[in-house]
Amino acid sequence: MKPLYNKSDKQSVLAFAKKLKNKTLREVCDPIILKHTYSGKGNFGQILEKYYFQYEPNSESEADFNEIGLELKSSPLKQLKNKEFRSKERLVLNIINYLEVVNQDFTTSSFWKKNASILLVFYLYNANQNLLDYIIKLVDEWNFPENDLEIIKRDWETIKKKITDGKAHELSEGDTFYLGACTKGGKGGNERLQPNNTLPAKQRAYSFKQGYVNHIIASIANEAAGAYGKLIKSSTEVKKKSLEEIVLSKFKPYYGLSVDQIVKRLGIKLNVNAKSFYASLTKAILGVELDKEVEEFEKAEIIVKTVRLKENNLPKEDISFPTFKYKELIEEAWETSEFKEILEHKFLFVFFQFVNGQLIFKKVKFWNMPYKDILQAKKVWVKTKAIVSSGGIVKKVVNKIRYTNFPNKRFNTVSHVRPHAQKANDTYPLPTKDKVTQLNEYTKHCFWLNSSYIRDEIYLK
DNA sequence: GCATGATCATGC
DNA sequence: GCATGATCATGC
Repeated sequence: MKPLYNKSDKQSVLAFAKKLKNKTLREVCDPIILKHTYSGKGNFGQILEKYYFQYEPNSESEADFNEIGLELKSSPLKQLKNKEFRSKERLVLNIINYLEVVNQDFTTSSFWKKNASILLVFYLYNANQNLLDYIIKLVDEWNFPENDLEIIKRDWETIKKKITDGKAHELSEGDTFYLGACTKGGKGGNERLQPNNTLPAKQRAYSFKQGYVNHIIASIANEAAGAYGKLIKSSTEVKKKSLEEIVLSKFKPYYGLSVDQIVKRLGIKLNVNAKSFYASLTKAILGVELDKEVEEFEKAEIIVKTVRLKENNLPKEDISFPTFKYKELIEEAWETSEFKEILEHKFLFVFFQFVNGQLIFKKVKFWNMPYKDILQAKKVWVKTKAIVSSGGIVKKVVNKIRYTNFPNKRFNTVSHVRPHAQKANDTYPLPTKDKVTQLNEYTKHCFWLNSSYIRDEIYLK
């Protein structure tokens, strides 16, 4: 067979790869593959390697096109109503070898050896289509921008340190900013040995957070970068300081000031009563224009939460998350549940406190939920799922008020379940009719973080 | 003064 | 119309 491309010539590989644009696997591959049935995750990539690039899929520690140091990765896209592309999920890279990583440094790491340069193939996912018919939309080589690489290096060091400390089983995507350690493989819980601890740890792989992949996509698709404001202005800054330190240094000059004083000092006009006031204030302090998103926060999928504390340090309110759909909740497994996914994000808490009736800016804090507390939150989730599954939501009805069996604040120190709806009749359908009320739909509820937990484990720590 | 159920207000 | 952050109302 005639050679399709020269695998030791990067330009040749890239040119051949780019022929994939706006094509499907069915169109570009030998018809013999149509005789096979392919399903499940990962097969798109395997078919691409085997039948388009015509080499055997491997799990080598070297890059796929190792002569030119190029790793091939394919990943699904979704399309927004405005036609822009977004990543359907995180981009999963090579598996972390816990036993080996402790002896590596970044430049000799398996992560860097394999992924320093990536040939990305993004296809448009469609749940109703055979994967052979997904349309390939974006194809390009990806090399890390200098400033991103500094953050990724620090992320890698964070992951390595946790493994070195014998805490591989406690790894969380919330530990890091752009580069995550996501679980990979096996519903039965693929586990591996870890150094410095006899406990096995779930298998994990390096991955780019979905938010980071979105920026890769925007960059490849040449979408206007205007909607984002950069926090990091110079590469010398990010070489000296972590993203965390850079953010803290911007906020610190305002600690102890009242909201009015901050607004005055910033020289901006903000409507104190507007719903977006705190988000705007945060952006103004960070030096990002109000109509733009903070690029680094989007890439790291940082969830910003503003908390107003009472004089006794207790937050005025608990913290809510998006409502859950009862029918979806009961189909979920904890490991891949929406709630766990949220809790494994990196958070930025912005604390204000009422002092003599005035709102004073106290501090900001980066935080992600410790492993032991994730286990506590799991108990709340498990109980909630069981209650919904059994049709046992309502405990009793008194004066038309429905009291529920959902886990309350006494049940758990971390989290509880409460309504989060516009009205009691703002509902989601139930999978099982409620035994007490015979209702087949119920007021929207969500998981909340307890205010006392915010105080003790986030604000005071 | 808090826990819990209920709901408001804004913005997209 | 709904998601989200914010807040209220009642009872103990």
